[in-house]
Amino acid sequence: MVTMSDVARLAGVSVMTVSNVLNDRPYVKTSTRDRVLAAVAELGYEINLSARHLRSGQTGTVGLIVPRFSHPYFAELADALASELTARGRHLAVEQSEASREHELAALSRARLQRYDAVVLSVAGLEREELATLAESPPVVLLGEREMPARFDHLQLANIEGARLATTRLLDSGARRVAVVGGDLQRDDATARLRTDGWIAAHEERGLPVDERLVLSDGRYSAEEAHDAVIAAHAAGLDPDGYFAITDDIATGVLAALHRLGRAVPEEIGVVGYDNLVASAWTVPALTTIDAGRAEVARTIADLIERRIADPSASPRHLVGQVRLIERDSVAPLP
Amino acid sequence: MVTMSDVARLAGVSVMTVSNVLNDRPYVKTSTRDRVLAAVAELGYEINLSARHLRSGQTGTVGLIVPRFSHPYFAELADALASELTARGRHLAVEQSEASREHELAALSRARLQRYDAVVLSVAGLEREELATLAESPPVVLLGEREMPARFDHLQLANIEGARLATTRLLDSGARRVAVVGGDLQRDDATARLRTDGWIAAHEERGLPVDERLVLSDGRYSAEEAHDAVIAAHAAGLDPDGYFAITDDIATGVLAALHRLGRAVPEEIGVVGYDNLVASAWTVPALTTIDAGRAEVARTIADLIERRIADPSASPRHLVGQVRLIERDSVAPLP
DNA sequence: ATCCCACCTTATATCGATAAAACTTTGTCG
DNA sequence: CGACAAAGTTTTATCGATATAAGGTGGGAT
Repeated sequence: MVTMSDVARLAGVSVMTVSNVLNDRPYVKTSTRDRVLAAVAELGYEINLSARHLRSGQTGTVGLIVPRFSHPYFAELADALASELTARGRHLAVEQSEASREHELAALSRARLQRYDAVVLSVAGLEREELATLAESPPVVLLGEREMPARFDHLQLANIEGARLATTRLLDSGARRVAVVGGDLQRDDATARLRTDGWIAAHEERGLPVDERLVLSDGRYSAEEAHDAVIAAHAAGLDPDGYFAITDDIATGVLAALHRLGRAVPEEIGVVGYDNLVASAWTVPALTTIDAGRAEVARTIADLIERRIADPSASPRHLVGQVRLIERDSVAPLP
Repeated sequence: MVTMSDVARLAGVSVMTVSNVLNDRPYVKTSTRDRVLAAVAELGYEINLSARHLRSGQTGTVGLIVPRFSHPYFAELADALASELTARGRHLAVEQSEASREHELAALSRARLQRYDAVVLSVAGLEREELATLAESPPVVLLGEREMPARFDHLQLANIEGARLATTRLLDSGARRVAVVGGDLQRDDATARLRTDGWIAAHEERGLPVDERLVLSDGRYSAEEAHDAVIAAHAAGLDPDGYFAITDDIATGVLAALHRLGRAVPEEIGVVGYDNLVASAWTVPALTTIDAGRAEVARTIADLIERRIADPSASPRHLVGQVRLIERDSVAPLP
């Protein structure tokens, strides 16, 4: 491996001068600089980041920890965040936690954190108390629904509001038995629970009764399970006339099931999703859904990171993202 | 920050003994080990990976460089590879190259490579000649369609064969004007070109003529562009009666367009995709597609990595993945 | 001529760990 | 009981870079 001292020898200077050149520090004569750069080019030298990091404490990369790489919501978020960070001269590496406490803890151990200048954690498995005990040596930005310890920067999405919007849209187009697929009435702080709360709120706002049997596919999340739950609901005579799917992913399972049952969307039954994935513009029919402003979320996260790297003692911010309804073709027009 | 020497002091041993305990090396008395572990626990010590890496050259993590996080094919591949590596005691970090030469080169620079024990590169932008000049300090496994320098381990997918399978299925169900969406007749070594070659091969095998006007959406890849190309093809009177979409992603755009045109799938027009994404089971109708055995691909990559880490001088392997047709509902049954 | 200062360069110590070898203790066996 | 191997522990040197402070220039002011 070519090291700085090889470069220094070839250029006839000290390693420190090489370091000064490569880090654009002042007080290096132009002729010296040129000689060093020539030596760098000739030897094909590239810096050893571990050594630099050991000494300087800067890695230049930000870590993002998501439950699953293959969940399109997180994939699209990662994509957006990578663009934002690149624009700011940083770089993103993504890791997967498999939504488990253990993996999240492992990823957040100081050891792993050291690879990164900052870490963005999409909280899925960890409890608040466990988060509270974490070291915060590198800045950590949390992303998630739950209550989080106040000392972290935290970006929360407006889950209840989004779910309320989605459900209201279905009710206003005439649906009276709106199921919530992927809903959950048990857990306290999960995304599923909050979106279910929004579903309830919409009913209350319109003065309509809530039928808890319409909470389908408790606490589970895949398109497949959603598909099966819809088939089962119709078989059981529950006869929903509208579906609020708590994610777009789940909505694809719902659409597939309704297609299989021969129920026309949106004429007979309306469907609204949540996330506004890129793919949701190309479902059949195109999915009406809730958008949480991915690009803006990414920008906000990047800003939080910059701010905290610049001033580690800045007081933590707790932000809430905006949501809006994207109208497409899976719900009948308003009367 | 707590360092090894803090632990050593508290446990009343040398740092080397602490290192020995933490790395499970033999010849440490049980009582000593316990004392060290107690000190570790008491101080909340965690190892500094940069220091370890600087000295030992092992990071424990493998890097995967993909064109885009949000492309579901790569997301699912990352997911599968992460599982394989976890099972082998390693850990995966994913980076995005945006399919550009520059980003791929940057990601592959020795500096970045040093973060990883091995790197898996899904080649999109780099040319063969550029690859040839790369340092290979950490093992690099290439993933892609093109010809690759022989010195790298390389996993190639059977693109031509898969495309032939897909097209043949459409022809055998009676289609005579099968369009290839996302096809490409120009570039030499792109995925799109190889899959188009397979489309041609299927026609030749069945003794049917090829109409080059049925190559739609040249060299572009999004569902949106595919959607527009299908609409345009019908407007232009090209009247395809079958569609081979070179990715499942593109197939969703095709299905959406046909739905909008009011053409029944599969009764009037058949559609076959490529990739067998998880989501493709839930399109309307469910997509018939080509499976490239993601789990097996991931296992093969992981094996290549292990093998090369164990023996850096092992002779490089060039493997070709297997493909098979997954029958679902987007093509009419065979007559 | 002397001093000062800005500009440029280098010597030294250090970041936190591990490899290799040296050293000490314990155990076994004739 | 002494020799010698095995087990257990420590010493020393080092990975490749950067922070800090000290060491040289050369030119202008006094």
